[in-house]
Amino acid sequence: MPVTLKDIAQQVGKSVTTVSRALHDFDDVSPETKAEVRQIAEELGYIPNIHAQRLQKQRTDTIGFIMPTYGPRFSDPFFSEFLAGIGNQAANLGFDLLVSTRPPGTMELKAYQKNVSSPRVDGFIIVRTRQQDQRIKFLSQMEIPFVAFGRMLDHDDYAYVDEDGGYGMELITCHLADLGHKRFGYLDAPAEFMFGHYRRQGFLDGLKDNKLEMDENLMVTGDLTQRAGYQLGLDLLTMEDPPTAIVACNDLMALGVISAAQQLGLEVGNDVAVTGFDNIPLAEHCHPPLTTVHQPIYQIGEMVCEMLIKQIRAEPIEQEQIILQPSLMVRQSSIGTNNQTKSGI
Amino acid sequence: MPVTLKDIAQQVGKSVTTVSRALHDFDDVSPETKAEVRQIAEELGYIPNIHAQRLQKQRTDTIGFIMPTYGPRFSDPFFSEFLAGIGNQAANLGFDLLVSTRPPGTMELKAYQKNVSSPRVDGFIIVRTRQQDQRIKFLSQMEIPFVAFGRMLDHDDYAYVDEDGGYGMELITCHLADLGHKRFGYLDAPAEFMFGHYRRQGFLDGLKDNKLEMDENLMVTGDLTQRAGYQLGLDLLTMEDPPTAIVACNDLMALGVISAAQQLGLEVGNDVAVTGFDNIPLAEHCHPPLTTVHQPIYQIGEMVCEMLIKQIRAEPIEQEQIILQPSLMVRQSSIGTNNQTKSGI
DNA sequence: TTGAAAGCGCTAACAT
DNA sequence: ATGTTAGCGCTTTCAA
Repeated sequence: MPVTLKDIAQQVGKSVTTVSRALHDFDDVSPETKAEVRQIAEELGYIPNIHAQRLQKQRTDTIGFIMPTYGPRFSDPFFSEFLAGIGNQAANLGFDLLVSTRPPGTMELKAYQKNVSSPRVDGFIIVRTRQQDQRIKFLSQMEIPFVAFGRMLDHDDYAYVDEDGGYGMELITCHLADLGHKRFGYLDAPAEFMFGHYRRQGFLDGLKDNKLEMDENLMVTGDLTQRAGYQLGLDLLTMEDPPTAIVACNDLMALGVISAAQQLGLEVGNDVAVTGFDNIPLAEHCHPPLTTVHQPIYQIGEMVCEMLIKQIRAEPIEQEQIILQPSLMVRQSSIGTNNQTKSGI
Repeated sequence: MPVTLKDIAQQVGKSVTTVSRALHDFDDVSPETKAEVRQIAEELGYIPNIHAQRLQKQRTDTIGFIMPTYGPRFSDPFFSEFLAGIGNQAANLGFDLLVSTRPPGTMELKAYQKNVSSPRVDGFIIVRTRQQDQRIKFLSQMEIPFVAFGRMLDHDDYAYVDEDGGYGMELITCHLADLGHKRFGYLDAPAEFMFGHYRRQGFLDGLKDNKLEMDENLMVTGDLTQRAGYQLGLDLLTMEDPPTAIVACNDLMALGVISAAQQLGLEVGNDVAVTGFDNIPLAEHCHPPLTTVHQPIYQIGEMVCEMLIKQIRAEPIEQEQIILQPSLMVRQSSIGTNNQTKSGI
């Protein structure tokens, strides 16, 4: 049987009201009463009933995160790290985290609606913004608090954090151009993802900066998995006039390309350059280590969470829209080895 | 302003009670009333207040999942897939999923306590069982519903799903012994993890099956990351009498070992055999593809979630303790290539 | 400094 | 077939 305010009130010989105020440290309660109430509450192991509190306060102190999932084999290192970021920050700030999983579409939107109307959550964190993002349209229109990881093209009056993927990709492209590459392959993301759009644009801008042309046949699209990267890598590298550098819009696909190249007997970094984007932990310790752009996912999770909670609490926010400047991580997958390691141990 | 039963009652001209019963399809409400109530509820967009319901029903219809996280760079593919499994199943069965993140320890235990006392959740899903698992002790003792992914040695009267990691590792070891390997390296998990214990035991059993000895110097421990695998792989392979086969207790470390071997100019599969455990999606499309044991994480997530909800609902359960038989995935990292690919495209 | 009373929105026991 | 009443545990006026 859970301990209630009533139980404490009986023990102390005061009213429920007084006990409630004592526990909240109101200043119209005598110090003696406060001390006694606190002591008894402690002894009894009192924990407030959260539903009674929420029903009364009309607030949930909970944020919602609806993970867009596709098939069952859903293993994206992005999500665990991001989740750790928002989870830790939410705990710091005294919020709960309610997680749902839905494939993008109608049911997903319904989940947003239901979670806020019930009301299970006070606001949402959105990830992987999409073209014509229904989630953002809906939440904006209903004036429901939310913060997104990612921008949109046609809509800019909402809170977000994003990395400047265009700039990051420009860095990569210029890096490869500096190495003398002229013929590029590009592994694009499905068109719906905004991050793919910015990264692709940055890549094309990078080419333009260097007065290079893109062969449209070398621009291919994959579902962001290593499997897709592997397949597309094979496709590109077995063309009659293959690219000398392959730029993937994320690390997972880049790793697939590396496998494909090695499968074909090519030495990545020397025979063909491969680059990724995200700097997932795997990127550093694969072989060869992957040249990529760092994206601080954990920190972005923390930032987004904090911004959302401030928004919910109607606290002032320094900056509602944050674009992080990325940094390039140059590793052997683009610059190759100087053959020291090749020559032997 | 959210729509309440009262609003509907006013519109329909009936009492709140009747409306409630109509919406719950009780048979002591006239069909006409039901129809009218439903229609108005629909029009008004009525969604029940979850806190009022939960306060009244003394149930939360929510399950808790407290992710054990360590440092910030927490990127374990295990968690996103597992989360998708429990998330989807919970949604199917009408339950919410409350996620917290805590490093193992006292605060973690407090989180269990608080979440169930508030009461935010009806029960928990536990992952990565540990030696002397405080979580399991606590929940068992308090008779709080929970289901674990993983067994324990000293405690067996709780519900769990686990894969027979010992058997899986025996399969791997025998496979390698069949290939003629006699000198093995082993990358162990930190001692606290039960899964590491079973897998190590299976490995040693496998050696015994084949009348092989283990050189204790080749038994090393890592933190399950690719980085650790890389470092330990370098250590093992640069010994004066290095192992010819390296068995890692998880895929991530095995991938690190592969990188280390390649860094040293060795051809994995031919010069040295490397194996993993888990069959994460990466295992199939790395180079060379990784020999490993499949672990159906998504399905385990579903199973564990369903078992927990049955337990909460006090429904009969077919089997309270499930051990899955694993299957071996033989790939090139152990058997090598027939040099067709090496010879050219 | 404290308490009585009302109410958050819902369900359920008990009338009628 | 429907309504009245009470109560889940808490917070918050308003009085005393």
